[in-house]
Parts: sequence; C-alpha cells; structure tokens
Amino acid sequence: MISDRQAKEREVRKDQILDSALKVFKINGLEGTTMDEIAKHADFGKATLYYYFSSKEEIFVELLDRGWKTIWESIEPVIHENNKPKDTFINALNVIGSLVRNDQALFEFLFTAPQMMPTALSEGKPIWKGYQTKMYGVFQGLLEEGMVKKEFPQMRTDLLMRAIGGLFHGLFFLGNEKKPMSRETMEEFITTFIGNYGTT
Amino acid sequence: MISDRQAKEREVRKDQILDSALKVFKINGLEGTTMDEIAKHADFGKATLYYYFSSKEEIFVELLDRGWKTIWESIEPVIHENNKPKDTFINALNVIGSLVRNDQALFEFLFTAPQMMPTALSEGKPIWKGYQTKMYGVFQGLLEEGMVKKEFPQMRTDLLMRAIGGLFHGLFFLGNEKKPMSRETMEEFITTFIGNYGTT
DNA sequence: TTAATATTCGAACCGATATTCGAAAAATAA
DNA sequence: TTATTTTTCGAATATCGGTTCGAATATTAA
Repeated sequence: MISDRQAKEREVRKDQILDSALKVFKINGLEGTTMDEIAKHADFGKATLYYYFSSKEEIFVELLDRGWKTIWESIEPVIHENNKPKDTFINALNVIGSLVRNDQALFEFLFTAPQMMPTALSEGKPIWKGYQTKMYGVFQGLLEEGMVKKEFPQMRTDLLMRAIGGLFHGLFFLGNEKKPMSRETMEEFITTFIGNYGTT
Repeated sequence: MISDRQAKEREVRKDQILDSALKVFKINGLEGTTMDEIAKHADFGKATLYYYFSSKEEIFVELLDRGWKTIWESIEPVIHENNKPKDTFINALNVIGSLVRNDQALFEFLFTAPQMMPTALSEGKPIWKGYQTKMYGVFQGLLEEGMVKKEFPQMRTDLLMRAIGGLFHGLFFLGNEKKPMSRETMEEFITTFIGNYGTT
C-alpha cells in the first residue's frame, strides 16, 4: 500500500533524479552521462536509480516526455485564441521562448537530444514524439493559413518552417553567451524575417 | 620503403575508411558508431583500421580537419574579391551551400559533430577548430562592415550572426527532405531576412 | 627464388559502465 | 513492540566496444 504522501515523495525523488540527469548531461554531454554521475549528483546510490527507473534510457525518455508535454500544454491555449495566424504564430513562439528562458538546459536538451539518440528515439513512437509532431503541425498550419492571407512572405511553407525553426534555434542556443534571449529581441528578429506583410 | 603508388593506395584506403565512418555516423549517430561497424562498411577487419588510424577519435578528427580545410579554401578566394560586404557575404554562403549540396552527409557532420564531441573537441586546439574560427571571424567581419554601410538591418552583429547561422542550418539540414536546397531558394531566404537595404 | 617489408585480421584483452542481487535499513502498519 | 512493506545501496555480474598481439598473407626488392 502506498499512502498519498508516499506517492508524492516518490515523485519528488524521481524529479531529483531527472534534474540530476539533466545537470550531468549539460556538463558532460550525452556520452559522458553515466549512471554513476547521475547518482552522485542526485545523492543516491547507483542501484537506487533502478528502483525508480528501469534503465538509463527510461530516464531520458521521461525527460523528453515531460518536457514536450509541457511545451504542448503551454502552447495549446494560445493557439485557441483565434487571432490572426501571424499573431498566433508569434505568440506561440514567445511562449516557447519564455519556457526556454526559464530553463535553458532543459529545452536545449529537448531540442537537441533527439538528434543524438538514434536508439531511444525510434523505439515505437514515444509519447514525446507525439507532442512534437502536433506542435510542428500547428505551426505549419498557421503558416499556411497566414500565407493565403498574405501575412507572410510567399514561400514554400515547409521551407519557411525550417528557416524559422533554425532561426529560433540559432538565437536561443547558438553562441556561447549566458544572457537569455529577450522577448523583444526575439520578436524583432522574427518579424524582420517574416516581414510586415499583415502588420498588427 | 614506400613507393609512390603504394602511398597513393594507402591514401585511398584511408578515404575508404573515412567514408565508411561517415556513413555509419549518418545512420547510427555518434554514439552508435563503433569500430566494428566502420570496419564492416569499409570491408576491412577491425584491427586493420588501427593500421591506418591510431584511434577512433583520430578518424573523426581527420574527418573534421579535412572538411573544415575544404570549407576554408573554398571560401577564401571569394572573400578577397572586394565586393560590397553584403555581396561577399552572400557569395560565401553560396559557396558553402554548393559544398553541402555535393556532400550533405559530410557537412552535416562538420556542422553538428562538434556539439556532440565534448572530449575530442577540446584537446589542444585541433586544426579544424582554427579554420572554423577563421571562417566565423570573416563572416562576423563582413557583417560589421556591411552594418556601418547600411547594407544590413541594424542589429547586434553577434545576434545577426547566430540568426543567419541558424537559418542556414535550418534550410539545409532540418526536415526530412531529400531534395537539396537550391542556390536560388537559399538566396531568396537569406535576402528576405537581411532585407534589401543595400540592394545589388 | 629468397629475403624483407607492408598489409590484414582473428582472437584475445581490458576498462568502463549499465544492470542485477541480496541483504540491510528505514518507514509504516498492526 | 512486532510484522510488513518500502526504500536504499554495496558488491557482484554482464556486456559492450576500443585497443593490442601475434601470426598469417600479400606485395615488393634483391
């Protein structure tokens, strides 16, 4: 039997492990992240980690699942606001931007880890992949809507999508600065790129 | 004693190994790339690889060294042409673009592997790092020159740098398309972003 | 041909690290 | 308190994968 509080404590310990995994990952990269290191940072014995997670991979997958869920749930309300596509688009980007600002390490992990994990990734469509797909779908949709309404430059939406994705990534994660990317700056860059076609 | 032809053959075999390493990397990612796999693809015994390279790391470093050297040497003539900064900038990007078109896998590796290799990377300033630094220096310089001449939007050059870097990366490497990015399309996107300030 | 040199690779070797085991300790329930 | 359940972890164990060894084979030189 597990009391309510016990369950909550267990959850806290899981969080502690996940946080540690992220920290170690940030310092040592995916390859350098060992169960030993994670355990040390989390202040648990290595074996204990296996009481909470069945494998190292599960730790990272859970990190991805939770993270992408968070992203999706943060975006969803915004996309139902029924503004012009372009405004919705920018609002959604800003939401993600503020998430990143809050926890740079986590989101850098969420956006880059998939490329690095060829194994964990492809195993039977994990949860996080679903959220990621939905998110891209929404953005692509907004781009298409906005395109017909002349709110965006006339370009192939899939390419525009890639371009903006890259731009966003560049602004937030490239370079070796520590200062977070401000909302204003990000908007400035994005609007510079997509132009003032259907200005708000 | 090594005859001239022998040396050439040896070089061919090295290339064969490097190519295989790249293929395996593309399929399995950095973590999944084992000496066994490379050997299998190259059609050599695993031990033979050590006749040509002293370690696994040396294989990847050589890939990086050669690759970045190629990039630098392709760009250099263009940057001495003394056009307007903006034109030079775009020309240089186009040069890189055509390199990528020729060997997508290699350049994706060159641009992404550094992030993934926390170890190999930092060991005593490798050759490739020098070329990479020079290249970024040139681009940043062009941006600064062009900025004072009002050929670019007035933004912090370091951020503009990141943004364009991300944009480029997005166009060429994001998404799961097979078709190469055409010169025209790339120029269109880049100029859309940096605007028609000092139009040619 | 014979000797020397260059090339190849199967079979260990070995360190690192993920995972398991079994028993102790701590917390909870009776 | 005693019994039961939950949590912890030190110490194996197992595996994977880079590297080395030593002997075979092929190639070149004399």
